[in-house]
Amino acid sequence: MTQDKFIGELEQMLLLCVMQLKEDAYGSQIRSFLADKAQRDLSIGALYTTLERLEQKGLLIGRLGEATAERGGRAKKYYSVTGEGRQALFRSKAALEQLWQGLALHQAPQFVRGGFTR
Amino acid sequence: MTQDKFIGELEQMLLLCVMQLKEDAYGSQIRSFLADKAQRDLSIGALYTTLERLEQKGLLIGRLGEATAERGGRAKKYYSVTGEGRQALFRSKAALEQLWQGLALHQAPQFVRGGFTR
DNA sequence: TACATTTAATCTACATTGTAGAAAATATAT
DNA sequence: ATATATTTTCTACAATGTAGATTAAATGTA
Repeated sequence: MTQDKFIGELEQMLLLCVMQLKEDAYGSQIRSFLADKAQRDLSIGALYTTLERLEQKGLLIGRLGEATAERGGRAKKYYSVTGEGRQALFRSKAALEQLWQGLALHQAPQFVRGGFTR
Repeated sequence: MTQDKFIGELEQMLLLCVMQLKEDAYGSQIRSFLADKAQRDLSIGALYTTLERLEQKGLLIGRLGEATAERGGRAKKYYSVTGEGRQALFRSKAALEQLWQGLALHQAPQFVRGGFTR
């Protein structure tokens, strides 16, 4: 029953985007960041739905921006990753790295100890 | 519409397990390998269902083992990753790596240029 | 031959995650 | 008031994740 619980691929990515964007993590920024860095283009709906779920699971926390912004439109909702979110992220990363172990011969050369290898 | 198409987290993992197990990639082996390396325990059903889907998508190819094995029980079904499967795997890896870029301060020290840093 | 035993895969069903398009909410500008 | 701009929420459905029970197929044994 997959005891601890893994998060989905997109969830991981959104969590990472939020982390990277720091003080500027809200809807459209997150969406562009993801498209830009990972070539993954989401619809608005897909984006917010996932963000919402991450919040409900406690991996993300959102707060509304100040109502009086010098521009038209609705208030932005800024997100930040919770400690639990960070943990989930690291767990996923570690698991994947374990599985890649030894297979990564085809990537950029890496420094090992004493020199570089492929 | 996420143009190219990403594969799921578990799908990635199973693809990796098959790659690692080489000539010995079949059901129970894959299952143990995954549990062992990634601490992810799947039910038999969950495992085969996903394997089957990967095969249908052409990311994995399966062939039945010789009927006459010196043991009881049904024939094993051996899997191997297709070129398309490998590609999908690399794409996912690259995307995730891009998103992690710069955040990995908390992992093992890395060689940068001129020395090691955290 | 019939039946138990062993090993492994398939079936069936449902929960969670991924995805999109349209609608609603809110603020500013005219 | 009404148009316009900006961003989030709603509604629905497809794909992926997950489990438990069942079936298949081979060997061992009475």
